[in-house]
Amino acid sequence: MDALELAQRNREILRAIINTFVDTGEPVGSRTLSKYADIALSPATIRNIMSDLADAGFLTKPHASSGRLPTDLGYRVFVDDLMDSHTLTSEEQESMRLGASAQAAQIEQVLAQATRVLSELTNTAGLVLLPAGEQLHFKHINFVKMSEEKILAVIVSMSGVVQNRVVPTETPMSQDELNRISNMLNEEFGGLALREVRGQIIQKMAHAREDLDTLYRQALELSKEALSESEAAQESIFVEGASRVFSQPDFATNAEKLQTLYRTFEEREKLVRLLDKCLESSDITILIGSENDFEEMKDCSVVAQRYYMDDRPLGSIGIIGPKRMRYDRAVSLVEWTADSVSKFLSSGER
Amino acid sequence: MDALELAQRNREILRAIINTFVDTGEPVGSRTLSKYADIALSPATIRNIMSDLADAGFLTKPHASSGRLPTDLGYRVFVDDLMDSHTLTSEEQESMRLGASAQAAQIEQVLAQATRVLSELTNTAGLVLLPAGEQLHFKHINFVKMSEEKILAVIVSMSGVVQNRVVPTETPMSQDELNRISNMLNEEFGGLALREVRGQIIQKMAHAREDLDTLYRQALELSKEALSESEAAQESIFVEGASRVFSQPDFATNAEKLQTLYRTFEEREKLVRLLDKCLESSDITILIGSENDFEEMKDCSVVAQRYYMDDRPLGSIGIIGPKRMRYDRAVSLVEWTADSVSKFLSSGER
DNA sequence: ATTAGCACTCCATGCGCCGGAGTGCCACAC
DNA sequence: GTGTGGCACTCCGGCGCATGGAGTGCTAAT
Repeated sequence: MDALELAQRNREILRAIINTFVDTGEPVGSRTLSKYADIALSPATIRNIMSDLADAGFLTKPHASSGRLPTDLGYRVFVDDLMDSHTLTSEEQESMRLGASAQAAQIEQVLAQATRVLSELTNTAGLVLLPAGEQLHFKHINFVKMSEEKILAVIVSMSGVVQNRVVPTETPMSQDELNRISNMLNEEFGGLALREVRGQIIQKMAHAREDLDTLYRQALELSKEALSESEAAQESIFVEGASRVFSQPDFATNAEKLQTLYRTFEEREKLVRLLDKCLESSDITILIGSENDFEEMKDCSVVAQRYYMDDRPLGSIGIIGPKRMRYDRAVSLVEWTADSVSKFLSSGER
Repeated sequence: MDALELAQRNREILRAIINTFVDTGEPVGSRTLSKYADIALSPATIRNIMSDLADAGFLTKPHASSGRLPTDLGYRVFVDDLMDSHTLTSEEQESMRLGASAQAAQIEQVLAQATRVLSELTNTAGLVLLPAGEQLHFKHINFVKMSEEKILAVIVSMSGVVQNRVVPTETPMSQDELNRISNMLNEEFGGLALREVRGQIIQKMAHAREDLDTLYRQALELSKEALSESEAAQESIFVEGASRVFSQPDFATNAEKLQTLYRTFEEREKLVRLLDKCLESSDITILIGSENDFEEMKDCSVVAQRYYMDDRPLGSIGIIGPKRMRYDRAVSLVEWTADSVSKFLSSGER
């Protein structure tokens, strides 16, 4: 007979504890809680329940004679079962309207703006994982001659992501030839996933004999270089408003912790991995404390959701903040944002 | 009879104080200093001199009975007159060799790498101001059709900076027409400063009558949009290793200060203005403490230097760290880096 | 099963004390 | 008069200690 299964009342208490703790940031004691409106129990009773909840692993206390606060597990049942769903206020909705203005023409700018607003409204750091690698589908490639030995490849994906890459070459080509090459490639590969394009190119090059058109061979060579995977994953994340996390009182006391946390934020790679994980599920992902795999972020939680373009998941967008956060609000805001972004990307507006 | 003018000895003392303070981070007392190798004076004498230097405004003490530490003015005379010039060790030189590898093909990557190394070696934050606006000279423009209403403009400058911008258009054009347009523009404007190009376009559009070729008119229209100034200044700075500044013991104690400082680093705009200032002088620029105009950074110093391409200044590169830093080393490293970058950009390698 | 009461624990705060590091000044020596 | 030794004084920071508040756990009573 599980403490939770059985007693609806215990669940109420746990919820109340978490709510007040999220509010105040102080460990909450039995007396404090008995004064809490909805609870008509004496401190002593509450103490007993608290003790049970602690035994079950949902609560701890920082030291022997202090109030209780939720463990990661406690937060987990809270978000899974106990949380009321937050409905966005009209102001919140208003400030999240995506500016469909001219400068939002590029997908990066749409995402950056969405993240910024998300960060402001939740007072946490906003994150967005840009479409990359797997998610990208070939639309155009274009070559610009920079010098005799260097060619700039501009790769445009269906989703509107633009990548630049400089490719060295031995055989000088005129801009005209380059244009012909890009026409060739665009016709041949339009709409395929970048990975497939890469695969096909390699195949074709293997089969290629002397009898092939030199220009065509050069096209393959050039595009192979341009599409090389190596740097594809680089810098594919935006972080906005990280300072908000650091100014949370939860970290304000501890300069040490603050520093390691800051260092983690600077290493974008970990954040990428975090958001990558959120890409796996179509549901909103909530990682509480040590549920993420990084020791340095065990006091942080992540709330993230995929965004789509025409039903194809492109990347994920979310927030990272202290474990003690308004999960209900965070969830609604992230969901709403991901939804807006998806709609924006999928609509003809783009 | 100025305290400094007259007494060579006083200068020695000031230098010694600053050197030891930079080393230890502790306010330095007379006794400590008398044990310092080069100084054959009794603590009492040193005290007198210290007192003079304090009166002259070069030293302060955090409280009445503590050792002295340099004021901003103290640091200023130090860097101007007292500092030995640091010669780079061969290891330092080695690690600063710019990788002329393939991935350094784009100017951004060269600069990013240089900044990263600079940050590592000085244990401060590395900054680089990318060429923008005024500094850029037109080389190519290229248009890629993204949809019926959207055209991607790719602007390549002489220095190798590539800018993407999406331009909306009412009159649909084929990729072929776009290619013709870019050829036209490239011939007409190659080598001019972007600002001049903008100017000329506006002029030509004003003079343009019906008698002009429609394609040509469209070309002007399109390029005017693509070159519009509005967003030119955005995101034109890289910051690398900011966490190093925060982990300096100078800030470790004070979580409050750390946060405001962190927030300042997130507002890139202030950093841009800082580096912009360094662009004005051809000499290396050193801003000590409140010599920069930002209250939040009064405990930081900036060391920065312009970099060039073919004798034309493009941007600046430097570091920002705690006021208590090894200025000699910082200066040599920044100078060396700026120099390497300039050489790299100016050489045929690019 | 719930509650009141009580003893106990632990933390945070404030206070007084002391030792160390350093100054400022004075008097003395060269 | 320039440099030095000596001395009193100041200030900071750490330590020990007492105190009060918040909260628990247990027991006994309802």
